[in-house]
Amino acid sequence: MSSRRFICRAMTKTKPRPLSAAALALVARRFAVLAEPMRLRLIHALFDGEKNVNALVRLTGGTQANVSRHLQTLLQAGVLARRKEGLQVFYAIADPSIFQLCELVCGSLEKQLVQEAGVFDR
Amino acid sequence: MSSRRFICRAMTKTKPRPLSAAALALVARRFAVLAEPMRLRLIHALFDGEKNVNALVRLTGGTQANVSRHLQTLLQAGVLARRKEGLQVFYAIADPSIFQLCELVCGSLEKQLVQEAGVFDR
DNA sequence: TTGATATATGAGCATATAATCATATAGTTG
DNA sequence: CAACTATATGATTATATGCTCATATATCAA
Repeated sequence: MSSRRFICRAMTKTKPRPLSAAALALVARRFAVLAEPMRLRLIHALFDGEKNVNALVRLTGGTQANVSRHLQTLLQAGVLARRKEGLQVFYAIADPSIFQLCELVCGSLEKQLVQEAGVFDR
Repeated sequence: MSSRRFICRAMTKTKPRPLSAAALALVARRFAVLAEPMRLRLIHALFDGEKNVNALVRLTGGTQANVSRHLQTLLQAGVLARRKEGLQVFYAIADPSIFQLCELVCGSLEKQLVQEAGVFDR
């Protein structure tokens, strides 16, 4: 069976019955993972392909410890994949829906900002 | 000019330069707003049209104070719209991208869960 | 083995935010 | 006006989470 169909029917198709707390927690968690600027920075840095931790530290300007922590969070959430090669560890985007998510959110933000800016037009 | 194009180009098209902290904060904030189970419950309850606060309190099983707080958060983020009619206040989904966001996240979660479950298949 | 490098993690502190209680505000009715 | 209803909000507490420092682990090279 398809858990997507299950969750999505629960989200969109049925009468608003109390949604399973577990399903809600899963969805909320997915959003929470994307709700940190440093994690967005890391995702952004990986848009053009896998990189090792040191490269990500340089690109994001964060400390090694902090970058490593956020990478674990993204890894555990299934957003990133991990590949070890000798001393180095390479991370890459594992969930392609991330790209569309960013598109959607950016598009929605644009509309909102343009509309808010329009308050001052005449 | 289009801030969407601006943000999205920054997210996807250019070399991973340090992204504007302001842009990152905006995107992160948008995700954070969707990262609470009770807010997801409220959004879910509004999928089939606007409802007043009392109805939302009943549907979600939350307290009046807590529901009201979360509604303010969603309102301020531009996710919901507010319409006052006499004593009652009606909330509705203002940002249609919410529907697609939920679809995307649910779809991505499904793939992940199915894949994890598959670990035990042979 | 020793030393060097890359990455991960335990512990502590600081901050953000969710839930709750009590109360405030606004609109309606008598 | 007073009483009532619907919604919002100040203040407090509890919890979660981000950041930092120091240190641990793993791999490689000499």
